[in-house]
Amino acid sequence: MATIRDVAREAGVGVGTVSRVLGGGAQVAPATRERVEAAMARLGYRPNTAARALSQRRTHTLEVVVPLVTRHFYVEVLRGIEEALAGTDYAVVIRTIERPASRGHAFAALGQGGRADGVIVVSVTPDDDLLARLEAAKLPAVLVDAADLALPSVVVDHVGAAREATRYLLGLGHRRIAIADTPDDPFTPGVAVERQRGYRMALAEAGVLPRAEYQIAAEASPEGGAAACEALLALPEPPTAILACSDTRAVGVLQAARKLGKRVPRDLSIMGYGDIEMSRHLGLTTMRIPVRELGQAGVGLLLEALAEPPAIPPQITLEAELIVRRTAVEPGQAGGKEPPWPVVTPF
Amino acid sequence: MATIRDVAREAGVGVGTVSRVLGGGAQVAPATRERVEAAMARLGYRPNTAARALSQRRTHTLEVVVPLVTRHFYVEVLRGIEEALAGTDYAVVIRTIERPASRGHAFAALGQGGRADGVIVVSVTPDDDLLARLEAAKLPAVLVDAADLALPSVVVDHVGAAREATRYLLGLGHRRIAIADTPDDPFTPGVAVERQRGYRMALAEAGVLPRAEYQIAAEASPEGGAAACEALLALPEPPTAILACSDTRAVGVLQAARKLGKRVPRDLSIMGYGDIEMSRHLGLTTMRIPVRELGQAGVGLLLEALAEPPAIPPQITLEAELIVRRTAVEPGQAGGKEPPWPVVTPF
DNA sequence: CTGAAAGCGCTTACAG
DNA sequence: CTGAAAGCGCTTACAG
Repeated sequence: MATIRDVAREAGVGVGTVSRVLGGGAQVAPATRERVEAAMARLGYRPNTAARALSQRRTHTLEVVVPLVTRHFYVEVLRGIEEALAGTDYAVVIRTIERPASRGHAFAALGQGGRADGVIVVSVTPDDDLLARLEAAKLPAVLVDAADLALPSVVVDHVGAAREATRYLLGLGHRRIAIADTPDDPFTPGVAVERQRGYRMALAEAGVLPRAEYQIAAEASPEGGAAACEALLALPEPPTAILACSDTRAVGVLQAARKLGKRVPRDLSIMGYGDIEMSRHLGLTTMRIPVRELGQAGVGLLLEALAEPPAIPPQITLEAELIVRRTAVEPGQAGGKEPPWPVVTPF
Repeated sequence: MATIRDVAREAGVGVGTVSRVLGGGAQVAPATRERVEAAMARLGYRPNTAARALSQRRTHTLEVVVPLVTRHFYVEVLRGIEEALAGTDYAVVIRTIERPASRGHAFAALGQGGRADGVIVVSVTPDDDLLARLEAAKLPAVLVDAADLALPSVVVDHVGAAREATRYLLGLGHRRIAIADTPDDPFTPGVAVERQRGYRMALAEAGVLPRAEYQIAAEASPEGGAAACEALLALPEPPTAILACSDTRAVGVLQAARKLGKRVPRDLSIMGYGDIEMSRHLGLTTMRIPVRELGQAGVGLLLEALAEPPAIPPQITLEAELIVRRTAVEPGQAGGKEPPWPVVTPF
């Protein structure tokens, strides 16, 4: 590999000059610049990243910390991050943390040895210890899908999303609306709570009393959704609509409803949450959560912080969008219409 | 940030000694080692990655080059790579190349400035120029989902996969079997050709003559699958089974069949290819392609090459697996049985 | 506008 | 087993 000295010799200049044309900004005589560039081309010269990082104290690398959980959600966030970084000269290194328990351990290594210029933490609400460490390391950081006033943060408005979903169901005429969600999410404990608040707000606005038995725990899988659906339909007064708090759960709800002989949406309306790709094909009515946008916005905030540390860390909230498809209609007893095609029930 | 000099001073030793305890292997007196480790802990010392890379000429970073196409396939390969790297001290930087046209450009930067110790190239068959460049840069490289005898490579046996799928349909009693595939894949042009070869081999083994009109081009999307299905069913002698060469296409085939009033699988058997997550929920009979395993095997080969450059580059072939679900049965006219649950048709 | 030199924070023969 | 020194390949004041 050719080094900067080889280029300098080849071009008949000092290494400092080569470095200056490399940097771009500095003042170099046009003729000199051309000679140097020609020499670089001739030698196939590539600046050494490590040497550069060492003397610049900048790695041109961003670190993103994500839970290992290989869920669609994190993949989408990463996509958003990559998209936003496409135009820049930043590389990204991804660090996954296994379980919440190992957080302390994982974060001990954050920005380890100046491996990164900044860090994007996904779906982890930092504790005081982590905040102190980031501060001490002077490592610019942003939070994605989690928030703290001390750090630039970008979140989704889950209260608003669940509220809008519930409102939509209410608007259709449903009064017996159930919600199936995680009782507690290990990474972002607040989210399920927020959704349930949105759900209750919408009910309250419509003057509908919330029922404890309609708020049911469901694991984040088709199986979890199916179990919740079965329990719900076994109730003396089963709901006429179920808001599954992930599209994955909604698939299970659809399955279980089918097995129990229910016609969707005529006998039971179902809404998902997230709008994953499959949902379009299934005709699932759902809330689109701007996940990719989370990643993009996170990069935006980090780049800004890198350029100039903000006096007060900006807090961004992204709104969800209602996607009307075919799994939710007026309740059957209120004269529900069949959609043009029978709704599909996976099994 | 504390440096190695701070640690040396704190421990009352030379920096060389600190470096030796850092390295692990070297001979250091136990007492000295303890003093140094205590000093490191007290100072919260983290070795600087860039400095280390510069003097060691090793970055502890692997580069993976993937097409930008944000398909499920690449995400899965990346997962496999990350899984395989979990136990090691390697970080990975991901570089995406946009279009085949920009390959030259993208590869010009390969292993740029020693940013990586080795590279995993996904779904790109290298041309002579790239091979020469890798050789010149002495950059260990492996190919994943592409092969070249000059480089360690890992591929999926697509001939065998399509052959097994076709055999399965033949075994069920089908004789009019169509295949819907990409005419040409911009990244790995060979794959579709291989599948078609496997398809024809199976037909030949069964003494069934291949028909040109049953080999149809279909874009890699539900829409592409739907169009192909419509064209196929409009034939004077429509097929009784369709092998869609991706599960995504199979979804479209399912849709179109439904729209045309066909009952699946009674009137038409459908097989997918890939086994994406949705397929389980749809009950789609398909071939499971070991995509994650591609990534894992690629890492294995690269790590081996890093440890000791192989005399002859190993070539690994991964086999697909038949996943029997509910969309393929005996042809209707041969007394096809309904599955316990009607097959689901997304729309 | 440009060269010479110091320095970034490590590692690694070389002595001892 | 350990210290002092050179060197990895850049960047960046400092002079000129």
